Amino acid sequence: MPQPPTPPVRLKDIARELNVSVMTVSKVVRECADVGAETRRKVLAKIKEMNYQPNWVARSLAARRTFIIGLVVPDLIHSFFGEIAKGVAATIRPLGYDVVICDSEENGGVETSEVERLLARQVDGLLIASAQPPSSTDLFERIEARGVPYVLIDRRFPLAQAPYVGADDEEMGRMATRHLIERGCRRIAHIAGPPLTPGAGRLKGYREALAEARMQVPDSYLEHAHDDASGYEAARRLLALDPRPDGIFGYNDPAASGAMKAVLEAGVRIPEEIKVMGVGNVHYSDLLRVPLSTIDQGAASIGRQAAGILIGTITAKRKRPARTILIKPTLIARESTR
Amino acid sequence: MPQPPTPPVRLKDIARELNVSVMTVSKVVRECADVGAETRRKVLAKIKEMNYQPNWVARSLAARRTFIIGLVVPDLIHSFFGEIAKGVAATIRPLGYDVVICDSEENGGVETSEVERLLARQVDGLLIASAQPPSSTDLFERIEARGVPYVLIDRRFPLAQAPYVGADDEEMGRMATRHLIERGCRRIAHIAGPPLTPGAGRLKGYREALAEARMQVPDSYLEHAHDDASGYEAARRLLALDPRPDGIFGYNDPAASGAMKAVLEAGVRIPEEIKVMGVGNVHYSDLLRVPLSTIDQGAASIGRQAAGILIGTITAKRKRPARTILIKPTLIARESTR
DNA sequence: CTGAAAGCGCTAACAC
DNA sequence: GTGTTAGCGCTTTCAG
Repeated sequence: MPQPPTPPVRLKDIARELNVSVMTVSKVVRECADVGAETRRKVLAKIKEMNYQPNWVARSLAARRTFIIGLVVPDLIHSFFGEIAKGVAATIRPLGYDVVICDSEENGGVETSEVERLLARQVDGLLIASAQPPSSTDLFERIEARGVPYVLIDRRFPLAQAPYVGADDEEMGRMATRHLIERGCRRIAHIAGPPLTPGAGRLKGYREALAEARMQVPDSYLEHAHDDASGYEAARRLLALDPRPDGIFGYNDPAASGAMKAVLEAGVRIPEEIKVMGVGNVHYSDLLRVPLSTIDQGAASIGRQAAGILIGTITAKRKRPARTILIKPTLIARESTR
Repeated sequence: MPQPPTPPVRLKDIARELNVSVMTVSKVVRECADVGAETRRKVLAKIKEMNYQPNWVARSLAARRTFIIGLVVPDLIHSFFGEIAKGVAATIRPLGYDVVICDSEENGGVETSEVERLLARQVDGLLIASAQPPSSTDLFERIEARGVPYVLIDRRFPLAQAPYVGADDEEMGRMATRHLIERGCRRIAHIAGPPLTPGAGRLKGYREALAEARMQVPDSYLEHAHDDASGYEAARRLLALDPRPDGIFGYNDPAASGAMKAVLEAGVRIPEEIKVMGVGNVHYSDLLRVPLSTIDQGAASIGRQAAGILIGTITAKRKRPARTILIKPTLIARESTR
């Protein structure tokens, strides 16, 4: 399939065939109201007959809008971001927009260059789960200087002048910890995440729930991990402690899953001797060695709401206040905390 | 952030500042060889000073190439397709291309409209894991009529005139079944996938391996499923059989994981009484109740190779023969077949 | 090596 | 209702 056997049909071709102006055809295509019924009918027929497809590149250049919005995520393999992407697409497609998705590989530099490219492609707006260092402002300033609306998701950057949509991390931390307490745990350890807002929020919620129950735990009960392998290692260290924790709250499901693996490997029973909680409700949680109790973040909902706000900002004439939306989490109790 | 405080810099602005023609600046930007060293230096300096960013929409319209390739997958949440996407992006980014990813939701109609949109956006090429019915040709004919190069991945469509890159499904079916046989299974059941080439190929490989070992199994040993829930149901039916299978080969990891859940729930031990195999090596396979033996499909490699072929076709002057590339699978033996 | 001319295919704004 | 006039910002082609 080298060259198009037949070059694509243009507005001009339709117009010539019908002896009308290009503008008239253009208006019909865009469903403008000011076209005669009869003319419209003929044009529509011809369009179908010649199988005309608008050229969006030309349209974008002339209209100075591309109807493309960029979505930047740190890792496409995480189903969390896949779900967000689906929520975004489902919201904007009916409105005539397309998404282009970029993977920053959890790297601020890569992310910056991805964003530059999207900007060069003239996207109408940006949705970013940013991999920038927590107090950075550079990238956001550049986007703002270009005047392109953007919405931050999953990770908060208080210094950025943008709306934010994400899970309520503190609440999730509280819910998870309270749940373990209710189930009888007295020595609750936490495997915290990387130093980004989701990890920090969940840690804060964990501490609040402990304080509210008047529980003290040794510093050694706080570990760190970012995936299943490091969660496994973290749990091994926790298991060596004396007294050993009787509850582990992992900042996400992979970390909690890795922790469970270490616990079971050590011959310790879940949930009898140690109860475990995660966050994220990844779809395989129910299939694990011991089905994992977790908290659903409402990923698709994050995508939908963020997209909605972005489109609102794009469409709005005037500047809007930068809202912060926290999605309400849902606890899902399974075997690991029975 | 409503309007750009300062309108974007254009080639024309740079040219005016320097008293050179727009063409000269354009050539410097595109790294054409025919520009004087001194001129180039000055232009480059000005570009940096004014922070010029090329407008890709205008560039695409004039050059009649967008440097965008479209990737259409049936489900973004599957990490398999996430990995493919990463492989694709990693290959084409350095060459100046961007990917736009679409999710067809396993629906041929949605896929067709996604492809139409991508075509309207003037993508330079398409990568498709197609959700069309197996013997359909309509969509492919339309793409071919437009003269846009495309490569099929994961699912084969013999009637389409396009290169194909995917896992070697028959080989995976043989490998999985042989592995179960080697581990001592004598009554091997198969939970087959939907009637698409991956499922059909694995089923064929399963049958070949059985035949080669002179094994006969009752028809009731063949079940169907597409995910963990249906895999669970399928396994429940298998467990009710007499004689009961002593090995189950699930066409993918979710189906196999669901099957394991049913088996364990019935109080049957894995691997002692029933051994289980999957395909896909999803990253959580190691965390399941019983770590799942599986076969790695080399998803990232599929993405890389498909992208490489596509770029080759785009760049090539003449038509190339439509190659078929099968990625070599790797067996990963874990607890479930010990 | 440099630049002028001529669009790419479409749309905004305003006349008729 | 319809069509005209001007581009959008860049690249192609080809003459200097």
